[in-house]
Amino acid sequence: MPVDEPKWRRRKKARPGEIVDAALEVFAEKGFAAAKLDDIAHRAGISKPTLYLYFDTKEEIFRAVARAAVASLLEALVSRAEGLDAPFAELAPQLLSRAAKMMEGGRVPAIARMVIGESRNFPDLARIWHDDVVASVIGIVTGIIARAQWRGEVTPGDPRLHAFSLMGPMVMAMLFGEVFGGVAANPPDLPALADQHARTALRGLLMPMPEETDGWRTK
Amino acid sequence: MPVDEPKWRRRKKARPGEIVDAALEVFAEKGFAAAKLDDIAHRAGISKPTLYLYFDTKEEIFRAVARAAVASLLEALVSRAEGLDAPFAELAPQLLSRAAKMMEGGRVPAIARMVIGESRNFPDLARIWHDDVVASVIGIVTGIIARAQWRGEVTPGDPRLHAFSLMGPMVMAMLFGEVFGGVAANPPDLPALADQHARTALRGLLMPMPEETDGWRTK
Amino acid sequence: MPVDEPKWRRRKKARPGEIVDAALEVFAEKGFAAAKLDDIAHRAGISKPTLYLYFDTKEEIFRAVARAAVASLLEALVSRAEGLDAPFAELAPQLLSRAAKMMEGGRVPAIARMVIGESRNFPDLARIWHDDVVASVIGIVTGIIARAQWRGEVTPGDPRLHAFSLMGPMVMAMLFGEVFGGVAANPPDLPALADQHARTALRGLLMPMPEETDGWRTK
Amino acid sequence: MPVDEPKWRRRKKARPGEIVDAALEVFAEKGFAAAKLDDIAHRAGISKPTLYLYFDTKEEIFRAVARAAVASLLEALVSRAEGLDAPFAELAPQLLSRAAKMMEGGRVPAIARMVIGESRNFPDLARIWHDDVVASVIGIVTGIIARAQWRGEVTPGDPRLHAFSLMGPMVMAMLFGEVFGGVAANPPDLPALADQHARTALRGLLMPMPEETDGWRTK
DNA sequence: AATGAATGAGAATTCATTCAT
DNA sequence: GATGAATGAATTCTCATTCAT
Repeated sequence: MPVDEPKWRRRKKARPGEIVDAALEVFAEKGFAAAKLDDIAHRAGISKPTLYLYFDTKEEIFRAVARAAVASLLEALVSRAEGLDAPFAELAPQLLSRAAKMMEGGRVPAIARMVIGESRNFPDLARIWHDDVVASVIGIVTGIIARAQWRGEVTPGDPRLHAFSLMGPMVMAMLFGEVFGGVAANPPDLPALADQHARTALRGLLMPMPEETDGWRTK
Repeated sequence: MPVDEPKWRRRKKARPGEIVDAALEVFAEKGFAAAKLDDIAHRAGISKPTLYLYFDTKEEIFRAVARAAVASLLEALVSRAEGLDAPFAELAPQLLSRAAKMMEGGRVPAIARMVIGESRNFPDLARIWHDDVVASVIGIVTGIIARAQWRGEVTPGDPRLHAFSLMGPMVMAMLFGEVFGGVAANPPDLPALADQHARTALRGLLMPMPEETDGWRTK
Repeated sequence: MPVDEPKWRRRKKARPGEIVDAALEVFAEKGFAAAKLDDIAHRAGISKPTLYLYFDTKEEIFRAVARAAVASLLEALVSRAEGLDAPFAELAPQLLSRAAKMMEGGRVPAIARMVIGESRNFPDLARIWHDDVVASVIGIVTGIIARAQWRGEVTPGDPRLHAFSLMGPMVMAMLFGEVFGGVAANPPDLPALADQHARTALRGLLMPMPEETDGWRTK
Repeated sequence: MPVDEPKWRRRKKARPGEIVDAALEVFAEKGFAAAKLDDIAHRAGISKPTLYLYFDTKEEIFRAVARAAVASLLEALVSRAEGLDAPFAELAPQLLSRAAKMMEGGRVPAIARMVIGESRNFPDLARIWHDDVVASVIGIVTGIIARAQWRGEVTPGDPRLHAFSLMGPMVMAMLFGEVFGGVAANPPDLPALADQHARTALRGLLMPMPEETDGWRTK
């Protein structure tokens, strides 16, 4: 028997990640209950019992998936967190454009669908998602808006509701694409929406300053 | 207990509706796969085999539920369809306020969650929902906006994307409440959002009056 | 309410027979276990619960069917029982030809299949069929042969085994037709077999009489 | 209990056969519909779900059973296929005696009963049985007879009907034993019938020698 | 570490049988 | 007498989970 078996022994450490990746695909596609461990194991290139070397139950795999998705989203979001005190008229279009990029193509829409679909069956995960991702993102945007209001750039009003005004259209369009992408003639184009909505929202949110011609205008 | 209440027979006509009601609860709560016929039957006050007097399979029950939900939503929406040519500045707040009412409390959020969660497993239902409800609503709003643009009331831009700008925040907030209502400290208040967003959106969407300075425009 | 309702009240007496007829069809087609009371009731033109006005259980219906089939077969056989002491060379062809007629087209083959198929599940019915029909018929034929042997017409040998030699080919051909009729290119023609086998069997069974030229010959 | 008997694992190869054996017992005893998978699994010494590792549905098990029975019968028959051009007077008794041996005791009668009982519910299996076993056997015997007629050994007449004359009594007796063996006082003795019927049939089928008087001919 | 083989617990579905009218 | 409506008791089939190697 050879002393070192580099081929598969080396993967030991990578396995959980591969499993979680495979499981994310399946859970996102089928939902928790309809997902089959057979399927997950197959996509991960391992046998079903091997799953149990890394996870105790199907639920545990699902939790790991949900947590990993949180982590990957957070990671993606963290880099966006800089420069949050630029003028709102600069920041908002950037935010929307970055959101459009995140919401397009990758795993984000499927994860969102999964979270929405399973939230009732996994309230603890709903909490994690809320606390770590959704509330966090909404909080950041709300903070940006609040500071812009403080600087007199943004109209009065509940900054949190303003955050919904800003992000809601992107969220709605992302879900529309994810849910009806296969059957709709023309799913909305996220970058185009980001662009047009940025202009609309800025007009709606920026403080009108009749007397000052263009005090805080970007250009 | 009233005497002339033929406790159980002659329910034939009422039963399907009761079953669909009960099933909606369960499906909305658990999703299709995790819903148990036992549970549905129990909530409908009947035995499991009795379900099969009215529906052939679990899937058929789910389809009936989904279709019934379409019907009930359509019915609710139809009455909103009048007066669509009032000035946009009047119409938009009304629309948002009505949307807030529909999206609050009743079945709509749960149905939305169910549709989102099961769309991948039931593509035909996704189509029905898209064609009969979602595309229809978006189409109506898009039409309103397009006509308002024609009348010079609303700024240029793709009217369909404008429709997302208008409705998206309500949709996002509704889903937030449905998904995280149990775990979030402060789920957004839909009427308040409708009110504030109406003002924001109008400012963003309405054509600037000639006498008003356009100081708050980005470019 | 009218005093006399001739239409259906009159059928009260006929009902059991109609049910048994319908049930025979279904049981012969599907076997006991696969036969559905729904199907039987439907073919009898009544509702399922009505069956229970006349029979207590599905098994009871089956027993009634099996007994009725015995009765109808016995009735058909009884008329053949005359003239059993004609010369064997006359009697045998008649018997075979009559058997061919009975085994063709009517219910006999299906009943035979049903009895064979269900004999293990209903040993008591197997007994009835054996005692009342099969053993009886074999007994009659055996008796005919034994008497013919006594008269010196038929070769020695166990007359019961001779009876199998005489009837077996007809039975085999009947079952072949019933079982493989739908898939066989050329199911055997029963009258033709009766004719040809009669001649063969007579040559085989009749006593060779070298010294007497044609003592007991028919012609 | 032997030590080196790996009690359960590595049965993969043997299992299907064991299952089919167990299933044959149950199906032959109860028929398809009345057979319970529980029962089959129990007799095979495994649990019910394990059946599904090897077969997809109950029907599939039944088909496997039916096909395996075909195979085993064919195998048994193949060895009989030699020496088919011996004089008919030698061949016929051998055939009948071998048939008697096959039809006694073993699985053949039960299989025959199963095939007869389920032929209507499984027409495709009826076809397989007809094509691969029954028509084949009848064809072989018909061929033997036809060649013997060609050689002038056997009387004229449709050789296929002659085949029924030859085999029918054995078939009838086999089925009698299988169906009424438990309730009949004296089920027919197959070897005795083979012996006696061989002599009778030969007398009936062989061409009369020129020097022999043909006194026993009917016409 | 990995897995082929096996199964317990449970799900949907069927059907003979029984009510209440 | 007749039946539409309802169900208890099974039965097939699925799948997460566990052995034994």
